[in-house]
Amino acid sequence: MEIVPLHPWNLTPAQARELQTRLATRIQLTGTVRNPSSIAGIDVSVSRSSRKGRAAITVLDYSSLKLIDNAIYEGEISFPYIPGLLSFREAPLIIEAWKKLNVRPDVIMMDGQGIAHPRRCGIASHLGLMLDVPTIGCAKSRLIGIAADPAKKAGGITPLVDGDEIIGAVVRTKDGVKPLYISIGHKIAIEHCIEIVLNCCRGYRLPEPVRMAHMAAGATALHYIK
DNA sequence: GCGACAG
DNA sequence: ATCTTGTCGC
Repeated sequence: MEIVPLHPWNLTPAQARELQTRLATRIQLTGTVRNPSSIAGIDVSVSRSSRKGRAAITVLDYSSLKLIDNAIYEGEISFPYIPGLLSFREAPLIIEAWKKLNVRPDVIMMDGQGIAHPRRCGIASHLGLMLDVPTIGCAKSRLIGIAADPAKKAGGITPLVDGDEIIGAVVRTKDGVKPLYISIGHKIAIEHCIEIVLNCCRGYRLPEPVRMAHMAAGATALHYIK
């Protein structure tokens, strides 16, 4: 699959932050995905040594949520984990996996924040710009923002606020479990993000696209093998 | 100075 | 992210 070469990756943390501030101005906060036929899930696992990583992209048929394509890329991790700069650590591997993909998904669900980020440019937004595909930020925990605890039942929603801005939503995807932090990645409105996320849940906390990508990335795989 | 902090 | 078994709760 094609990518948009926006910038080099060998940046210092300070340069990376400046870049995010510039990229944020290009992010589109509205949009709808018309009758999506496919949806992708993306996740990255990192070895304990923090040296090697594996990016996984799964593409599912939107109506049946069955896998129709996937790509894996393993490589060296060269950037440290710094809150707010996750894309500079994981995106390079994801880009390589994207090149190996055969089916171009109509929308992408990324494990991480979209605009619910200090500079409004989390990894889901960053990828949306580079892949030029609508993206949804689907994080398992909070980076920034304040929100009330949503209803305990699946479907409970609460706005995620930062100052006077609504940067996302806290969504309960399954009864009684810890909610997910959903935010706009690129080219899609928050209401639509929430609708798609809930539509992709099948009894687990994680929506099928990211759940499958998480498994494909190999995270905690040894636990299942045994 | 202190605490928070996606994965 | 990763280290890791049993265990508390719906």
